Amino acid sequence: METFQSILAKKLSSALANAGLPDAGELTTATDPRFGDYQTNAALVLGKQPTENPRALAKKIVAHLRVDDFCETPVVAGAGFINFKLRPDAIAKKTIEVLRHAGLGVAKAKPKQRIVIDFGSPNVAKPMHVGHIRSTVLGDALARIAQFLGHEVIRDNHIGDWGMQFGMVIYGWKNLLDQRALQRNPLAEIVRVYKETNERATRDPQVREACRQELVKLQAGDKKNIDIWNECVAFSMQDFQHVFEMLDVHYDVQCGESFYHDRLPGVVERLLKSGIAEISEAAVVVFFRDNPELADKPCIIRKRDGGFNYATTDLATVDYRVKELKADAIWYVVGAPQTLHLKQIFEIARRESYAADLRHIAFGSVLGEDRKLMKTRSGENVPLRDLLEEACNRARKIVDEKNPHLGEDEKIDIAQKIGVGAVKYTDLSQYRMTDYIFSWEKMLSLHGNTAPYLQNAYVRIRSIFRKAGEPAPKIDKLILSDPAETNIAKRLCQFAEIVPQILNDFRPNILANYLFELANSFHTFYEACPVLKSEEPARSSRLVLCDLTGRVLQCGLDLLGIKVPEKM
RNA sequence: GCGCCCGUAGCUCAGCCGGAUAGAGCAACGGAUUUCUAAUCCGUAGGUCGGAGGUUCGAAUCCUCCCGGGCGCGCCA
Repeated sequence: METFQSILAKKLSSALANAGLPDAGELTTATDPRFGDYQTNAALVLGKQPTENPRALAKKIVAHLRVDDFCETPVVAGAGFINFKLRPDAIAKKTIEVLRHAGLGVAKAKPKQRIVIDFGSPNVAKPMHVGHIRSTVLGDALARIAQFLGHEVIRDNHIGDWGMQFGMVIYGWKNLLDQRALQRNPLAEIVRVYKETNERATRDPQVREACRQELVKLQAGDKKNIDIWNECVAFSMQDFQHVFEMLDVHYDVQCGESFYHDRLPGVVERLLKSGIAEISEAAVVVFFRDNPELADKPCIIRKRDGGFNYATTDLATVDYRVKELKADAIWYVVGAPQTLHLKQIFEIARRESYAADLRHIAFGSVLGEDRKLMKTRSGENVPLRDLLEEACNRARKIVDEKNPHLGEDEKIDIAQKIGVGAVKYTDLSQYRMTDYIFSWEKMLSLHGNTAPYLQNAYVRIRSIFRKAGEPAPKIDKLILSDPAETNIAKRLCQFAEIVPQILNDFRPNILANYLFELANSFHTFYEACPVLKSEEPARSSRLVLCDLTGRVLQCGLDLLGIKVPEKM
């Protein structure tokens, strides 16, 4: 489906061509409602090489614009902007078009890509904690959005189930394990054992050496160590699964670090053979001498002791995803501190001539009220499970307060949707690179740009239809008599303009902002325009507006991985 | 030392591939409720966009330098 913006952009291009001018400038939404609905700076851009002044150019362009079937006559304003104002009948017509379009007006992306998204990726023998929240929530939202736009998405949970830490885990398992504690809470006991071993190892070189030996045995396929490793992975997966269920996050494949274990020697061999890697100080290293940014930052792919590290695994991962999974693009939803590491990986991949589009989707940290990395009072990472449970408990208290007569099952369901939604929305409504301060009070607030506010708009809509006792009527024509109606109809048409933009720079926050504005417009409409009490044909028209608003809210929130309750 | 990210209202944040008088929310203040869920709406007030230069018709946005905060920089992941 064409949006107003895409139609106007085409009309502008042909007007420029007909006026004998090169294609230039942008067609954007108006910066201020006073200027209308859309604007272009084409004349200003063309006026840079001043043979004519921008205002005169703008007039010339306007003379060639044929937009009177859906716009008022374009106006030249300011230094040479051309402003467009939509005609109400065109808005009404377009809204009906959106209503009948399966994707709510959103066009499929071209070309369609197969995209592997690497996100979440918790480590075995460690519970998921706040540090995983951004990657998981952001990655899942981007996966949903890409899929909605028609891409083929493979969600890959690249779990950390191999590597150095297992030497310690196995040493601890063999020497420090409390069987009863293991039965009570397996993961907690594994974590305890790991931590204690880690402490001992830092003090005592003999313990460190013993851990290294355990690791060597594991990597050599020692039966006993493999069994222990398998058990640890299984226990950890239980914890991950629980958290993923709570978050409603589901993966298509789970190829963790261990999956690539036996491919690592091949990676090193290949890179040595091609001359991309070389031996330096007994390690195998890739240098980037011709790249100023990386010139003094070499990348080790095989350690002096013959062991491999995470760079090696990541290179094997690229190879697998491109060759076996046939990925056109790989998105790494990984925190900002790993920027350098991924730059190195991408650069090596480029030298190996992988064609896939590799993107690092970086993000900032979650901070506590003290502006430092969020920790528990005792200085530990906050387990994600606890955090989500607290979100639901807090939401539950508010539900009890506001709507005590609801049934128990219903309350549990609502509290889940509000609590988890609040946590996700906080993350997604902010620009990903910004560090944000975690605040229960703000995220669960009933006011302002929060998930509950958006959910409430949806609930109000559902309530209208419950009361009406009928679905939205089928009509061919909307009546937009009140400014609040026109406003919301325009917003509904914008959904299709917003969604594709998200992937330009991986910013779901622009969708969150849009949904907030939509909910805001709806609340204004709701106050100004009675629906059920109004006379026909306004009543049917308003019901349709409500219905479409509800569907856009639901769809938009679903793209963010947030659910909507029917009541709250 | 080198590199990356961030600095916008009292607070939390948008806006950043250059565009018109820099926007929201919270908190503050003033209004609206015989209701379709007030978990709401309407309004007022609040700014040297960290600082200084530069490019441009035009800079929060691009470039340089400085200040402040965070994070990384061969054998952890």
